[in-house]
Amino acid sequence: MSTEVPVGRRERVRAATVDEIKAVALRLLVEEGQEAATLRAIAREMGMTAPGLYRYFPSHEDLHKALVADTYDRITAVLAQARDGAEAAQATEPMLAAKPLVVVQLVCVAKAFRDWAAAHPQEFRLVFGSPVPALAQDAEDPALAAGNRFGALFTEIFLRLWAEYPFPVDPDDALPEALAVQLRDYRAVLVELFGEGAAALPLGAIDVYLRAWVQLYGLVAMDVFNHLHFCLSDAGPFFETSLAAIGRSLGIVYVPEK
Amino acid sequence: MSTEVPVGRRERVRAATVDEIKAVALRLLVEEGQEAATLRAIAREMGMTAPGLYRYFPSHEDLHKALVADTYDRITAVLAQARDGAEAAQATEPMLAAKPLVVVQLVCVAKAFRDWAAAHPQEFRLVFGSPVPALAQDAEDPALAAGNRFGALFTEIFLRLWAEYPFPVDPDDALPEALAVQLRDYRAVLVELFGEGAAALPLGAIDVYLRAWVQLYGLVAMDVFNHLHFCLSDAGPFFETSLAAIGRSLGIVYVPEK
DNA sequence: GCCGTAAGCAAACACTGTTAACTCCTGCGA
DNA sequence: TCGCAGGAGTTAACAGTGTTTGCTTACGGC
Repeated sequence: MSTEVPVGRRERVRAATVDEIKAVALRLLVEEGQEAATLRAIAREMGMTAPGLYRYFPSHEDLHKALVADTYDRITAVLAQARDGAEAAQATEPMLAAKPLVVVQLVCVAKAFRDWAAAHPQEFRLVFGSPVPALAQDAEDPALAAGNRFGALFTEIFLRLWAEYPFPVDPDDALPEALAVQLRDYRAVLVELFGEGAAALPLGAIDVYLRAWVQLYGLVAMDVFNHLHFCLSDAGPFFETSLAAIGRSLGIVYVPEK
Repeated sequence: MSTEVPVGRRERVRAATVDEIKAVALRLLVEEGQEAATLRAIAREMGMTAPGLYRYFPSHEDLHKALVADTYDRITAVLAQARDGAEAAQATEPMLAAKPLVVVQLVCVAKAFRDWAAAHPQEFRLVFGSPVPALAQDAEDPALAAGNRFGALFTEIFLRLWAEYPFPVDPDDALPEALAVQLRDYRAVLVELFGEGAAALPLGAIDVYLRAWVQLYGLVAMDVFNHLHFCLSDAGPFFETSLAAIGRSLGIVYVPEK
């Protein structure tokens, strides 16, 4: 089952080159902007020529997708770290001391997400910006898979939150039927991913959860994309009150520090 | 005060050409995608050559900005129409019949925004996609001005909603001070734009209003950018329950049809 | 030690935005 | 009505883009 990694040095240096290409491309993208990461610039930086890169990536777009996947994984790792550092945060911030661990984890991850986005706007654009794989539901698209892993990190915490501290939601039949069928399908996916525990989720809870995610995304995206500049010079404090509002919708009491 | 429009036919045909360029560029952008709207393609479509376009736009980017501004204005017009058709909607949809006019207007405009975005994804990307003017707070940037007019349409309705049906909010001093100062500045802008009536707005109301806008944006953007496809095949019904949630935060009772 | 294969390169193609120099036509002022 | 300035539009060219083709070279596995 384990993927055989026999490999003579041939494919070892090859893998190293692939990594270098991605590293250089990412650096250019971050430091000089999206459109500066041209094949010739990357190659030049590496002391080679553009067509050589085609030995490693079939097209510029594929390289781009690889960067997206990698970035997804990097941010997922950052968020996982924030989640696992929740206890430590509890010790530091008095605000969080009295709260259940899973609540603290959710808050820490949400904050880490915003902090990462604020610190890495170019990479946030790369991953969450307009150009979406669209109909590329290839399933084997590594960027899509990485995106799913990213989402799963949030979902896993939410499922634990619900298991430990369920909040009141409307009954299933209060939802529009057209939405209910979609949420049932998605719940089946969750069962697939997280086990039978998810089967007991009320559809209303999923509805609320998705809305929380939409709010978090909207908040961070508008900040990074400067769409809040018309009213706020620094979205940080506004993120705090918004986090409190999102928490409220999930039955969490979170009071931002003043 | 009225801008003198003397103009011999010289500048009349010039204006017509400018309009044609923008129309062709927009059509290409909508039908063939963002990157198909190249100068040569536009010129070819018009029976001329690319350098000729430089008589009308100093660069491709300026043409792009002009399209953004025009699109802002177009969508603003659509939303204004939806707002002004609120009474008619009240007569049609029983759900809205009993509600105050200003509430119906808000619902109609929000729905019209989503509908427009769903029907014009390319144009939505053009305006709300990642590439933001950034630090281009030129003030005389027509795209920025158009964006402000767009936002003002929402804000005007909100101000009337607040005047007629204020909802309970936290007192000003419950907000983090770092946020309060920004909201005070923004309130001053609102007073500038909408008159002294806005001066009485509690900061908490602005906080809630901004969050409602962030939610609406996040919802529509994630839909258009396909970021909801991992859980929803059609975001329409989810938009309804989200609209209800947003309304609730504004003290509005809106029950989506089942 | 050979040899096949992978790596990398130079040249070229079809594009892109943009500039310079030129021609032509036309609407305006006298 | 005429002459002409200036605007409109052209061709040619430059520097850049992603990508393909054919070639050489060097090295790792047999």
